[in-house]
Amino acid sequence: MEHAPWSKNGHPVAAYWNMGCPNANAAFAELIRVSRRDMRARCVMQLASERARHVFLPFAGWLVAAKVDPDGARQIVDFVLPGDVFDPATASTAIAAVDVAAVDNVQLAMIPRKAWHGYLETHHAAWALSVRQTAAGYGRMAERMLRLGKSSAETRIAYAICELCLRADPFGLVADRAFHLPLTQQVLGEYVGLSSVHVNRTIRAMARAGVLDYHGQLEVIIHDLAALAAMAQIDPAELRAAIIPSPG
Amino acid sequence: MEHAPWSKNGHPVAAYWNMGCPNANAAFAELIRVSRRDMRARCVMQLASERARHVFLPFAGWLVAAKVDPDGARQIVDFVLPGDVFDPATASTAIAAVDVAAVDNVQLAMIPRKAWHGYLETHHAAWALSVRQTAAGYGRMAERMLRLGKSSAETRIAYAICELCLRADPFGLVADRAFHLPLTQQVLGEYVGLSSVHVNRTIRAMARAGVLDYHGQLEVIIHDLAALAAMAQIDPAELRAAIIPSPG
DNA sequence: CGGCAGTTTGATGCCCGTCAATAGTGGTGG
DNA sequence: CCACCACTATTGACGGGCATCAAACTGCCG
Repeated sequence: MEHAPWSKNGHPVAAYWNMGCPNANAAFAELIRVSRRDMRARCVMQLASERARHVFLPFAGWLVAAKVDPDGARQIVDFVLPGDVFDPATASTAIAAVDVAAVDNVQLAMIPRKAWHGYLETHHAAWALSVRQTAAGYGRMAERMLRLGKSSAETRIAYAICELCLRADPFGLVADRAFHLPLTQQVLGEYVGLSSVHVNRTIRAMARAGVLDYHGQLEVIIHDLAALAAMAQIDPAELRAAIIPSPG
Repeated sequence: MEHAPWSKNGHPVAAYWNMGCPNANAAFAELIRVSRRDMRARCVMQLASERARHVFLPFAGWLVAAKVDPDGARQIVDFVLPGDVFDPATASTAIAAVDVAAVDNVQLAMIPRKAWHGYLETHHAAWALSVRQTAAGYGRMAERMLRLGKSSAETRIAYAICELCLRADPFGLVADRAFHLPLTQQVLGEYVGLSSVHVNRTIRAMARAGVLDYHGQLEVIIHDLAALAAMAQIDPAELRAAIIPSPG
């Protein structure tokens, strides 16, 4: 089988996005092909409160949706992972709600919003995908707000690790498996609302307690999944159902 | 003009939701008429992680979307106000991400999700409304997460007041106008992630500083809008564009 | 080797949660 | 009308968790 120009390592885009309709898939592949880009780590692709021009579909590497407050502190609102579809638009749909930037080196499609919405209107089958993606994003934010509001640093970090391992790895959240999260402790802190110093203390304590191991820029191995889930106040299977868009 | 059975005080539902298409409006009015309900304050209509059966459209009174953590503390994820359309579904679309409950006495339509999605498929014009509502909800949650993560109690509360006054009052965020927010300080605390005691201290300090007045269950009058906006770290016009669904 | 970005650890202080007690406020029944 | 109750608001005292400042330590790359 020949590799399409928008495939990577023999891993075609179709493995991430499937509309369940040949016509829709073909038109989608063409959209992707035309708007394919490469971005280096830290590259900013969209600024909040500027005109929202694109919908973002990464297929290698992570993006962040973030906001910066007047003091310069950054709060990460959500990560955008390969297979996601992210539209940064707000209520007045021309304006972006958040900054969008690359976490590490990223390969993605930046589809102009007009073209994307035209595609959705033409290809009814793609609506289901869009709706699932939106619902998954909402579920993630609801879970995360619960922890941002009232939980301890330990709960927030345990939850973030569970969420990101679930999303990053098709095998799900299992023990004794290495997960790679392309994050510094600083970035993880911006996600969970903690200083990088306190992220370090907390994750270090978890490692000393034997719950997990990590090294470098967050190569994580979970040893005691039950303990981690308890800290995060989740049930792995239930969380998966709530935040991972179902392929169906 | 005769009042339709689903109108209230001569204030027809059409003032809240307009699909911009007579057919779609007529079918919508019928949906509303059939699924109209009254609910008393504190009544719970949906539990998180149970099957999501309805889409909620209040036209008098407020709803909350909330989650309860294992210790019994409640985090309010969003308020649902008259004119909103709220679908509590998650990524596996049959399950609800959040509890839905009435804040005060509420008149609303609870449309079965199947009927609602059938309606959206039949009446293309209504998609735009649905998309705007979703985008507005996303914008609100992004703004709120920014404050939940890193901001002081003063900023969180000032922001919550700005957001809710904007959403609750068609005249927008203006000085020396009385806004009624049907919330106790306890509930406001569950929204911004603070204890009711600290909500009291903070809002009291704001009143003493002459920024606003309030009494009873949050009848608020803003005296110094500029100071309040500075505390909330917002620009009123910009915030409005980000979180209020545009009528167009 | 030096430089830089990230990690690790210690010391200090403040914001906000918790506990506790008092004072309103509205609703209900006598 | 008043007594009584539940609920909410208000204020004080105290303690802990996390931010902040600062200083080594690590690993990586040129």
